[in-house]
Amino acid sequence: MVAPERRRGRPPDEEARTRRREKILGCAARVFAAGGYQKTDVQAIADAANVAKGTLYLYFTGKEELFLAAVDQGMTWMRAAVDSAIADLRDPLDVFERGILAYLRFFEEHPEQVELLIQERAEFRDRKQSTYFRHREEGAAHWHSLLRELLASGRFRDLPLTRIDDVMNDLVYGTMFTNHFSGRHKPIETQAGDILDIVFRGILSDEERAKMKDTKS
Amino acid sequence: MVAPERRRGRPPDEEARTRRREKILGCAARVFAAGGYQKTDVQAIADAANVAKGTLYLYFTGKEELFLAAVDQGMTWMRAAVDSAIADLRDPLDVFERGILAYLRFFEEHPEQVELLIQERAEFRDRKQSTYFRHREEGAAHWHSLLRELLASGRFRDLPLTRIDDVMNDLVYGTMFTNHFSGRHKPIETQAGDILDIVFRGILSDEERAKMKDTKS
Amino acid sequence: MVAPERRRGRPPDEEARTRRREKILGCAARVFAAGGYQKTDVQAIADAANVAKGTLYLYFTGKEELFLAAVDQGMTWMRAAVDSAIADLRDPLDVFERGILAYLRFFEEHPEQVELLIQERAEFRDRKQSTYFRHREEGAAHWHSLLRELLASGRFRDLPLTRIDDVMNDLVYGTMFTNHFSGRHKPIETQAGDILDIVFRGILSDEERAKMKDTKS
Amino acid sequence: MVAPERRRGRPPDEEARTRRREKILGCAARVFAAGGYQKTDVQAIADAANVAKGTLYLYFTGKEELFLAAVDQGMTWMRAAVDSAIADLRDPLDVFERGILAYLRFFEEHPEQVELLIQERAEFRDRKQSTYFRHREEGAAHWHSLLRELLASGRFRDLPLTRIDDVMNDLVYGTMFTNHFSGRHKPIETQAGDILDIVFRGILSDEERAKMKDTKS
DNA sequence: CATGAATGAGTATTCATTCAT
DNA sequence: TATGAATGAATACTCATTCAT
Repeated sequence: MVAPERRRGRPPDEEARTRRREKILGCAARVFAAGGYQKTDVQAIADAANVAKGTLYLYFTGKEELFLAAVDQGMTWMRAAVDSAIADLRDPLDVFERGILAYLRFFEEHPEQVELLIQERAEFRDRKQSTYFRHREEGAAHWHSLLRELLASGRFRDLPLTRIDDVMNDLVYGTMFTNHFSGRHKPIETQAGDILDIVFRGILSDEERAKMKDTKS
Repeated sequence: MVAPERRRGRPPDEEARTRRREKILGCAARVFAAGGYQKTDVQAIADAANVAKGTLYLYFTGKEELFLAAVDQGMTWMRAAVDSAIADLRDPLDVFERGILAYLRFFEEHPEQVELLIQERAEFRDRKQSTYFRHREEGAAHWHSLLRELLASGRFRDLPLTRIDDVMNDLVYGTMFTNHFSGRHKPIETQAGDILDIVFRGILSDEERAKMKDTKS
Repeated sequence: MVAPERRRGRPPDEEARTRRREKILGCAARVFAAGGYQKTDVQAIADAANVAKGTLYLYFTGKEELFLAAVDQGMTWMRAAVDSAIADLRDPLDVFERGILAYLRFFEEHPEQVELLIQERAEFRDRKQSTYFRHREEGAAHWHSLLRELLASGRFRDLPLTRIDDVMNDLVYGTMFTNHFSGRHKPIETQAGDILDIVFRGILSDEERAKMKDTKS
Repeated sequence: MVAPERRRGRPPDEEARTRRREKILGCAARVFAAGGYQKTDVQAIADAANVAKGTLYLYFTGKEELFLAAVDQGMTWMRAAVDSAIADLRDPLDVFERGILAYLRFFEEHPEQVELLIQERAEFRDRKQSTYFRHREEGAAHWHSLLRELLASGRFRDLPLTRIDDVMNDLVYGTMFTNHFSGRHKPIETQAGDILDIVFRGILSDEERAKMKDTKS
């Protein structure tokens, strides 16, 4: 018995399909970010990707899936960027600092991803969970164990983990949005430095701080 | 005795007009927040306000103006809520704390205003400045003089004013969005307390803090 | 028993009402002619007549009646203009000539009436008879007796009355429309002269005319 | 042997496209004529042509272009009808006579084209030149050389060309409109005969004609 | 698989008419 | 009677999706 000849004649070329899919997603991200979800014609994405409109429907079920896939891809890239920035660091405090820097840098360099996040919230508010928060949850374990380590080793003062978690997350989230929405262009390193200075050391003077210590937290 | 200068026809009732305008705006805010700008049918707003569709166009030039007026009204309310919460406080640190609390409380109690902010950004991204940041700028003077007072009196350690300004603004902005988008429902007082604890005193342990002090700020 | 006092207190002032009605009609004619029936807002007519929109409905049942009344008024004026032009003429041939001249002159001086005629046909094509043809019919008796006189007295050659009637009517109708639609501005006297020259004497040369006479008319 | 250059996807069929375009135009002419430009719903045209509303917009930019193209097509047909009627005639006087007959016959047989002419004037009065007069100008050269020939050969008496031109044009134009607007249904041949009888030989009796000859034309 | 012509549901805005004052 | 605020019916055009080739 002979191996099926089809195999020889035509390789499935799954790879080409994947490449095309990613190309479409990249174009979609750009076009959606430039025009907004509603105002963007599917045709405009097809044009940008240099394929026919019908072809898009061979790769995605519709405009919605196309959009959501683009957002998801962006968030995946973001996490990869952060992971890669902290990959070879040893000191947990360095990881903490460089992670924040990498997060802000990614959105600074990919403003279209910020647009996609906002668009997603505006147009698909009814979905259980937004892509951003889903990815945040998926990455939460690493982040929590980092915080736990910093707490356990006594480098952070004794605070509930969720307090640090919430405040830090809200702060970088708000920073990213404000950067984008208000057109602020402070250098990323300065910005990360400002954040860490305040979050690490607080804004109270030593005197005021001492007074407050007596009180119960 | 002089005959009252009765004008011909139906007398215009300025007050009634204003009341009706505000009623329409309130309904518009609710309906837009519930359905999103694009998906909201103008008819739905008319129904909610119990007026005919054509009447809306006697008060607003169109859907867009109606929406933007609703956003603006919301931000005006927000500032009024914060101002009123701090009106009779003496200690600047109290003002600082209660201001943050009032801000968070307003958006907690008026989630539709958060929706409007996000909708505005998504649909009218090309406008010079979003309503939120315009109002933030209008209120900046008060806020800055508060910070200056706290710095001058030595209750805050010696930091650049904009560092505190930026970080605090970004933090409450991110907190508000996260509350709304992720469905987090921490009690507002706890939340404000968590924020202030970290922002006031920092997260580093005393030991780590001492180490860092030697370094450059 | 006393006569009702109301009579004394307020004269019915039918005259004022009529004057106002005519003023409105005049304005309506101008505004309709300028903008076309469909594109003309009732409000624009009210503005032009300096009355409130609602007032129009006290004088006319609606936009349609207002328009048709304006057309009718115009045709009434036209007939009066022609009648007045021929009033004191004795020679029937003079009446014939001056009647045509007066007709063309009226529409030259009142181009808005031409517009109203065309608008009426375009928008109310389903009405039994257009205002123009109704007025033409109403004036037909005079016109026919004029033609009959000219035929009977041997000043016109022996032709069926309707042949002259139709051709003359069609000719001046077509002339009026062409003047207006193509922007032709030949002096009215020249134009009437050209028409009469051809209609009175024909365009064939004497030779060709003679040949044709032998044939059957 | 070379593989036929099969193009990807559905091949464009230029011929089918043209056929469909003309079908749509024909339906549009009928529906517009029946209902008037303003009152005609674009959907009604789509229904009549048995295509979807959106398809109309693949062939025409909008309702206006659709209408104007229908008018233009009609006038093109009219000129073709007249040209074809006189194509093989030798005697210029025959051409003159048969041309007028063909003109009247066309509009008798295509009353919807008369409607379109009137609709165009009513709704698009601001356009530089109406379709009718544009086509008339395009055909003027032939017509003028015909008149010149008849004048030069002495078959018409010595008249200015424009006098004949204007009067004949106005006459047939007025005849066409009157036929349509007043519902007159004289047989076309009779009608053309009546026109030619009067225009050729005039209406004056020989006696009156002689008197007038003494006068200056 | 790829194409793009065809489809038809969906919507902001205008404006003739009404009617409370 | 005069007014003009309120009403709501009416309508061209777009664009996501399908499917014949």
